[in-house]
Amino acid sequence: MLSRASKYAILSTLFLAEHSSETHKISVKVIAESIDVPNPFLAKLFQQLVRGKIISSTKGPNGGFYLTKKNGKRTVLDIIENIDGLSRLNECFLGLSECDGLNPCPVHFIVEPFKNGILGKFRDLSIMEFSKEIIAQGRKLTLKDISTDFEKK
Amino acid sequence: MLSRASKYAILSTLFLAEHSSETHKISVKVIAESIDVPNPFLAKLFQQLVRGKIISSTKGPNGGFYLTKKNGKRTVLDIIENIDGLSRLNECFLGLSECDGLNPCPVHFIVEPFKNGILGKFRDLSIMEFSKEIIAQGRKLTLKDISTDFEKK
DNA sequence: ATATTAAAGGACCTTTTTATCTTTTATTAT
DNA sequence: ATAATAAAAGATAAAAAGGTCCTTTAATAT
Repeated sequence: MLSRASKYAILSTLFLAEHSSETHKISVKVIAESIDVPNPFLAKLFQQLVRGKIISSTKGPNGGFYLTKKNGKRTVLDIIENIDGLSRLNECFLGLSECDGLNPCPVHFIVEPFKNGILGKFRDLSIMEFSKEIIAQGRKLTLKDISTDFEKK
Repeated sequence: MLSRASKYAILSTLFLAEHSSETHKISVKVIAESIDVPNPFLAKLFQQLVRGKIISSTKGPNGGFYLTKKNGKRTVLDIIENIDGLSRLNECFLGLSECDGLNPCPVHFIVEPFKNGILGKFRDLSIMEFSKEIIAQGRKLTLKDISTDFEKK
């Protein structure tokens, strides 16, 4: 359904939403280790997310990645679109090239409500709203215990 | 979520459920063309499905693939398990290696009901039951118009 | 100004998935 | 028995996904 790249991108963007700010940027290395994702692969993804204006970056000492207010208003669906494109998400569950309410595949009406549910969440909540919900509910972004050491300025 | 191989396997097994019998076997070629799937790739999948006793085959003139009564009692989940294995299906939507009710990822409670719904269908209905439901509801196995010529004995 | 830091960019490698081709084996109609 | 047929088996090939490495560019602390 989602590529691994998209999953990494979602988790790390949510991580930035939770832990970064314009005055506190975070390097790929720290994020990669925190959410347990391969460093150079994440670096490539971040380049693309920056080009897509989903996250922001600055080079040099104390540089790194972070979210601006504007970035925080983008959606999780924007992340998926930026990395995987939308076609992957809209694909028929059984791979039929035409599958809709009129010409449904065998599982169309089982799958559709789910798609609407999850896509709705991804489309209607901003990254910042999504992140707040996650924090409030104590959801996890990784199975690792995230050290908060790097948060100290 | 499912590999293309699994999707092909499901569609073509449902096709066999609908169109084949012990007295009317169908060749890979016909099935591949009917559901619009690459011929030699489907042949490989069928070898594996035969080894997994999900479908049956005989060689030689008038040979081909078909479902026995016993085959028809297997489930769609058996097909997926045979081709992809089950781990793929049980994976966390965001890729966390531990994600459950106690340690949920951000989308766990959105995704779980869906998984239960669709997996229930795949687990509880036999291939033959599933196929009958599909036929009754006029669902499609392909976007191509399936010619019924080859059905004439 | 300069050294240092961290991202950007580009080339490349590996693994997995998808797909093809050729030869062998089994079945059956004749 | 034999020729024809269709699956089984095995070896490869092509494409996509996942991942790494090295050089260049920009920012900043000193």
